[in-house]
Amino acid sequence: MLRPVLEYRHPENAKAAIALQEELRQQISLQDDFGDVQLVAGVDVGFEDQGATVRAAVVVLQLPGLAVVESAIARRPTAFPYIPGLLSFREIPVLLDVLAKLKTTPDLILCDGNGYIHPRRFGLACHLGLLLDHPTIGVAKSRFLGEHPALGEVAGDWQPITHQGETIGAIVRNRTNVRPIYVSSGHRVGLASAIKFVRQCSTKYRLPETTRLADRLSKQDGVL
DNA sequence: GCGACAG
DNA sequence: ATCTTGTCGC
Repeated sequence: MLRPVLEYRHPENAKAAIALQEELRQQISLQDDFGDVQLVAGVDVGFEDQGATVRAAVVVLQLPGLAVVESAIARRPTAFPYIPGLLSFREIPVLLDVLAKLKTTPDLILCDGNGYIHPRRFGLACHLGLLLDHPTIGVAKSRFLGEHPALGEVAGDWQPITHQGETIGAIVRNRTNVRPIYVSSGHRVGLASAIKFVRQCSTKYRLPETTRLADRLSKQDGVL
């Protein structure tokens, strides 16, 4: 069971959303602050009815081994448009719904989207982690912000991503000769640990098993 | 003004 | 994110 310690506040418009991000970002911790990690959750969000419905899926895996412990799905009406930089206001509500359905309490959550890799350093993973006061990591499938040195081609290769003079995350090659993923801190997990956990949750695919299975669960409506 | 732009 | 089949490549 995972419940928010901070109530989710829904902004009326983009301007209010940005102001809220500026306020909440002050409370994010980029330091490791967790105990033994034995249960890792992966969450993913998708849409139905031409975008009118938001759907979230969560899969909890054991560490080590990545055995599936449990999973859940939730749906609700979409209440915020997609605006780059304001993604969390579109996905957080249904993510809180689905996480509340868990009977176990994962020690760490891997999100489908960025955390600290964000114009105001408050991406989806940061927002979710702060509301739950739980360790979170952001894992994005495509580039959003920042620059980085050339990346090697071997699985495990990575390079820091910087933006306005600050290291905000890392581009990680999770599989040899396959497109990289973008990893960043959400809340209570430092970048080095974030990369370590993402690698620990990965096997033979581009994405870590957590997000990969959550994505499959979401698209196949409950079938793993 | 122009181009970029997580999901 | 979603609309969509076969096809090139390891």
